[in-house]
Amino acid sequence: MNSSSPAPQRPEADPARSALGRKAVITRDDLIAAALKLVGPHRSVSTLSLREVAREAGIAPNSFYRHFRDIDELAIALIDLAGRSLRRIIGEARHRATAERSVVQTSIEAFMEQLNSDEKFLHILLREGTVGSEAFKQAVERELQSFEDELRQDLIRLAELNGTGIYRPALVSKAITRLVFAMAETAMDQPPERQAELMEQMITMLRMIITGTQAMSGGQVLRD
Amino acid sequence: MNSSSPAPQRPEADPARSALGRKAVITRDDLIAAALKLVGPHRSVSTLSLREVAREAGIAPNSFYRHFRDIDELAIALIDLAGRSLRRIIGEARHRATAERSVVQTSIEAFMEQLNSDEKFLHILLREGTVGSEAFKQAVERELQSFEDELRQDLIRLAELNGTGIYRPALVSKAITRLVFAMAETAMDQPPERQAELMEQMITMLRMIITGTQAMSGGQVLRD
DNA sequence: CAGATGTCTATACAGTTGTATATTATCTTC
DNA sequence: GAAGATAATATACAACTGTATAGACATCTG
Repeated sequence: MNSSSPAPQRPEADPARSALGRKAVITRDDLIAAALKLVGPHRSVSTLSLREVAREAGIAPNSFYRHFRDIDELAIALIDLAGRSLRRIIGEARHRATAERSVVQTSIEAFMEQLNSDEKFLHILLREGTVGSEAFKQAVERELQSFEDELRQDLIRLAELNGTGIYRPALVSKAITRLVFAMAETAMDQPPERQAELMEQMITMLRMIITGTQAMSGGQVLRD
Repeated sequence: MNSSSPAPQRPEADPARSALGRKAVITRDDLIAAALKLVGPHRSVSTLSLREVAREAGIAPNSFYRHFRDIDELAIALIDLAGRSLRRIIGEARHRATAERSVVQTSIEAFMEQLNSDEKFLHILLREGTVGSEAFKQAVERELQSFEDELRQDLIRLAELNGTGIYRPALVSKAITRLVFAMAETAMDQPPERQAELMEQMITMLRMIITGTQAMSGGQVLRD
């Protein structure tokens, strides 16, 4: 539910607690880090086993339960973390936008950069949307919605600024978001030159959508 | 490699063989059918276990090896089957297109119909693209490419027929295909009324793309 | 210094998995 | 019908999984 909030659900995991008993030698975040080390281009979060994560973190399997109810709870924490990190990265890229290099352009560049980054946040979001429990998919869907919201606001702002019309901006941002994620999905396992080609294709696709929505707007900014 | 060809890779699985020995009481297709029964909205092919499929088919675990080298070989056969079936369905829908109901429209209708069908072919294709081995992803990618090819030919044909321009039809068909698959992915677990809404959104998105490519074409049919 | 409290580990168990080996059953051909 | 080939089975094993239980250790409160 509110697992995207950084507030700890389990009171004993609160670092500000330190009321009684032994100090935790390992933290929730250590387990998340261990899980992050295990996921990769060929390993999805949903296939992680509790014992495996515990092994990577260097603790006994049962110690895992001190920090998470089960492996799914860790997985959702991972997805939320990935979403937050990625949104921060894109948000920073957005601010670097200029007249020559549009918001869409800089965002996509930042997005594709993450594909080859050591951080595996993007991989996580791209993978776990399709597979795994309902909770996983909802967690990923939440993140996608956030991306869409932020993009929609930008699109409206830009349309008003430049005097271009826009038709159903919510749909435009949804189409762009889904398309970018879908393309990134096929790009993530490709060699760099193929990735560059896919990125060029992607930008042209987005130009088609933008051109389309402007043509359909009749010059007006039509909020949904 | 060529597992999409219906020719049996294992000579002893050839039904035209019948040279010697005991007749097979179970066939390759029976195992595929058993696997199909197990996959569903919440179960992906990549998580099927050999024993599970054997249990469903009513045979001993080891008998599985008579028909497939391992579970991955079955999975790829499943993906190929799903792709072929789906392309056949869409192909039939294409032929039902009229002046009022365009190729795109009828294809999408057929596509969404499959979402709620008992056949799980679409589910398979939607899921296995992201997760699983490299071979899985390539198998799904092959199917997507086929969809794109067929759509591209249609788009060019229609553009010439209607005298509308089209810009980079290969990209248009790619964008449409990926977008439709991505939207279907989020639609597949939704209630019918939400699905109808998503379908309406999808059609508008595609109209934007089409409008965009026509506006960018300068009235010409620009093959890639 | 107790004693309480919370963290971690060790051991164990039942379930699952893939697969190696050996055996049985049934079919075809001579 | 006998011989041979092949499909299917039964049994077994090691590896792995999640988790229950109990005890060891460290830290804080009184």
